[in-house]
Amino acid sequence: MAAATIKDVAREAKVSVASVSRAMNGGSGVTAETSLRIQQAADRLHYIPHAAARMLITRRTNTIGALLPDLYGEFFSELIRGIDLAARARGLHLLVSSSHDGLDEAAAAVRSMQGRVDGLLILSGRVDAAFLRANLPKTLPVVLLNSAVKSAAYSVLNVDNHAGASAMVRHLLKAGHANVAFIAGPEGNFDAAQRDKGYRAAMTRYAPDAPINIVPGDFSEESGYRAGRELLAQKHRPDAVFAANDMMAVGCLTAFKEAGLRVPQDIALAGFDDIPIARYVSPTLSTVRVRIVDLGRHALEHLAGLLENPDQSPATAQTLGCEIVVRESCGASTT
Amino acid sequence: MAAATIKDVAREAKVSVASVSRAMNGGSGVTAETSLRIQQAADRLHYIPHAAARMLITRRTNTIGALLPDLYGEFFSELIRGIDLAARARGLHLLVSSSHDGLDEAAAAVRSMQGRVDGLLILSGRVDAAFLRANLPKTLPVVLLNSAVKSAAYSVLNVDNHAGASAMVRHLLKAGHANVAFIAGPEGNFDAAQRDKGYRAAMTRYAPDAPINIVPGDFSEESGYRAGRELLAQKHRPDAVFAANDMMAVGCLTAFKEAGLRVPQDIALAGFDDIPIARYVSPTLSTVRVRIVDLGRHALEHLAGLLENPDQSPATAQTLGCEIVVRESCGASTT
DNA sequence: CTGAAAGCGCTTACAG
DNA sequence: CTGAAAGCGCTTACAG
Repeated sequence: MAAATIKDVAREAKVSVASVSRAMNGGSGVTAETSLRIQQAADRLHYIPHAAARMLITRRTNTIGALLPDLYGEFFSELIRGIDLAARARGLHLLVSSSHDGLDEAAAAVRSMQGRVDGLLILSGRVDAAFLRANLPKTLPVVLLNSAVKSAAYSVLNVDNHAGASAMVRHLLKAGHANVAFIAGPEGNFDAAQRDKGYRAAMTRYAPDAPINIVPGDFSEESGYRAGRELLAQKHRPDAVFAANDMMAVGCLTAFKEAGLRVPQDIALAGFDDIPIARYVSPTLSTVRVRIVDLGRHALEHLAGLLENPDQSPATAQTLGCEIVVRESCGASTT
Repeated sequence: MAAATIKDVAREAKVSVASVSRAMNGGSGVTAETSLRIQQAADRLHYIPHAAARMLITRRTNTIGALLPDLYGEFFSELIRGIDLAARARGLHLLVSSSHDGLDEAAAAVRSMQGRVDGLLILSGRVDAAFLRANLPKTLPVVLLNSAVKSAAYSVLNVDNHAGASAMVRHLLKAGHANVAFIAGPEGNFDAAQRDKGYRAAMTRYAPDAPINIVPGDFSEESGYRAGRELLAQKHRPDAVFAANDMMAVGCLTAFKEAGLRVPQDIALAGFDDIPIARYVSPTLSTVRVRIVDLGRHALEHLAGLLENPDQSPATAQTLGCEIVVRESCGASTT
């Protein structure tokens, strides 16, 4: 037995397919009685409208696509959760294409989503305005997450890395650590660059006499370890170290422990991201938390707004705040 | 300018739409020259076949749906990665609906996917055969992940929790810990039940004289802590403790430390899952690892097989192995 | 090899 | 309120 179609329901309820269609879509334009009879017939036949037929005629898929890079565990799942919850609340489906690391892969993914989605959510450090122009019809609503793209044509939703980093540096300074060093993230990474700027801005503003002290890193634990050793080898050891992400902070912590230093008594430490591990290292790691679920949720809601109001020009870049999480490693309680 | 349709391409290439269709689908039934002319016309017009129209006529969506519960970070992202990679390799799209905790929610999600997917991947501790019969057409291929369902009608792919737990218990016994206690997971949880059985089986087989010693837990860190205290209060303290998951092992470790016990010298400890935190607690936690990416990949590939060969009766339950990860906490090196 | 035509399952003006 | 009919963009027998 093949699935029932609108024709079957029409026959069963002894009405035209037009009436069935109306009844199934809210019932306006049909009497309550007719509608009820149709509903019952539909139930009897286990009728479910064919999605593709509907998409074809309405030009609406009720689906949004999410294009994501090869993301690390926690971040990925939180982001999807936020997007998924918001999508479900609005009756939208979610087509996911993740684990992309190359631009070509991303282009293929975006093209293959063509016609299957009403809008697109894109998180990618490498996608720029040129890529979007080349691979997407300008009619497709797009929301960019954590992107450096600055174009009136695309909506952008960013995490306020700058403010988060700045706030943490300020916190460290206020806790009495005069010299705060920074372990940078990978070059070309948008988040890393903004955290770097936040560090510099806070130092310039709140500790104009202290040196800007930046050592390189690449977001890996290993690079944090190397950075830690490098910092310890400096003539004037910093009082506090702010790593551009938690994994580097964890690596750095290992280096400090190996050198026999006590954290935070001898040297303070802070990271960025608030990954689960931050709570389990000892001392527990102070860090900056991003509400990733909210990031996903906001992104989807902004996109949904674009779908409902296509004429509305995309909002200028929006920003989502971070919050400082004070634990043991930054030595705030010792002041 | 609306998107180009097959008609536009036909006109541009001066052929019928039938020929365009053939050319776009591999080109069999058209001369190479005609095909080339059509391709060029299509490129000029930036033609992309309308997905919905194609679905409607071919009855194929080239999409698979994934229904997932409210999963914890790492597991979720790894699973999706495995599914996504395998799907992309086969040119399949991935429609995700996650974060379900109720059966009603799951039912609604599954129904709304109807007609949008060619097959379904379902991970859920609560979905049973009755649910599937009630909410899915029996023609839709389904692969169940980590499920207790035993029905010839559905394919099932499980993690070999039993073998993994059993192997860890055996390892602890071989390392010289005569009395191994077990911290159980939540009642009704499929993984937890299998790990429990694995513990019992290994004890019965390899340490028939030692007592089966099980204390309750619910997979939370907090419950692990309580279990740890409970174990310490026993008349005969166990030599080793095997927790049904890592989070409980971490909680248990805290209880041991508070009591002034050294792990593994005074008491050994092991968990299950190999979450990232396992590497960062001290001592580092021995555990059982599940290759989650492989779980996702295998599931998708099995489902894809079902799609290509619908007549083939679903394979009987398959199982994916685990591996023991020996770190400091189980005291294996001290034997 | 190529094309005209039917049809996939729906929605929506257009009449009545 | 209700129905007949056109049409969304494609694929695929069926002829030629």
